[in-house]
Amino acid sequence: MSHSSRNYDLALLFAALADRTRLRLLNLMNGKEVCVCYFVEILGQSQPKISRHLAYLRRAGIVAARREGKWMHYKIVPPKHDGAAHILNETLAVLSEDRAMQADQTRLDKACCTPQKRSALEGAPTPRAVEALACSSC
Amino acid sequence: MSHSSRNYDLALLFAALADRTRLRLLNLMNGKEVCVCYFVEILGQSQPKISRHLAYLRRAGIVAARREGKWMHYKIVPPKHDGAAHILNETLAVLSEDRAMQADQTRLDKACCTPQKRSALEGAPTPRAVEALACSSC
DNA sequence: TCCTCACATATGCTCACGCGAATATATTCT
DNA sequence: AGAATATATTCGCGTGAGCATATGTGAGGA
Repeated sequence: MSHSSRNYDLALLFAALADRTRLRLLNLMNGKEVCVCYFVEILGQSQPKISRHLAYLRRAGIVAARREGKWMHYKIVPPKHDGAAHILNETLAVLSEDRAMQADQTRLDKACCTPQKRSALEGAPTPRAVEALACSSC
Repeated sequence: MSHSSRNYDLALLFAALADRTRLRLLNLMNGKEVCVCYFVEILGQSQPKISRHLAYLRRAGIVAARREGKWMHYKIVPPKHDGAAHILNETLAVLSEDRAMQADQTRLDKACCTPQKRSALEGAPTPRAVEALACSSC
């Protein structure tokens, strides 16, 4: 069972969520473990910018990184705190209703199917499905 | 019925929530419409600071102000967007589990019962219960 | 070993935010 | 009208965030 430490720094969580680029990244990671090169390609933003925001999310404890050879994969990790996990889930749900966010996801799916069509993604590992977030109240 | 405009600037909502003082204010307004002088008294922070954070919440569309003579009353207003309203509700629920937030509420209740014991609250209108936040999914 | 690729971090800039102090505005009372 | 009270806003400062550019690092291949 997930222990729910009674006090949790919600302000820190919200600070991590208070940026459009980071929300787009989280939306793309919804249910998937994604390689950095895909973020760069899909969002059309500079690689250092993407990397900085991913580091921010990592420090906030919202995402985890895994190295696979040259590539780094990021995925969402549910906060220990049940309420925080619930807020994050609801946030992801709201994001997936947003047109721009849906467009991002569509572009990601397209890129996954035909990575060879984009030189930047040659040989890059495709995103991998990941078990859904869990919190006791969902 | 609450219309849920499909796109909503979640980043703006989270920015408003990403501050401990503002979270304490929201927690005190949970279910109540509260006069500014109570915030100043309970949080023990300067009046301009309280006022500035309330203005921030007001600009973010999370709270509404009502004037009654010399006094200003603030209360939470649920966002039109269902998902956002849900996130705000869950946030308030998490806050009310926090020890420090509970202590704030206790101090507010005490101050309401005996306002004459605090010179700063002489004659100030006591907080008034307010209908609970509503969103279609709750 | 050297080079390249994928990614991370440092640097310097600008801007927004939170703060305290001072001041302005609105309302009521005398 | 003038004083007192409750609240809002402005100012100046320090700090942190986001950005672009440049540089560092670790892994894999030649």
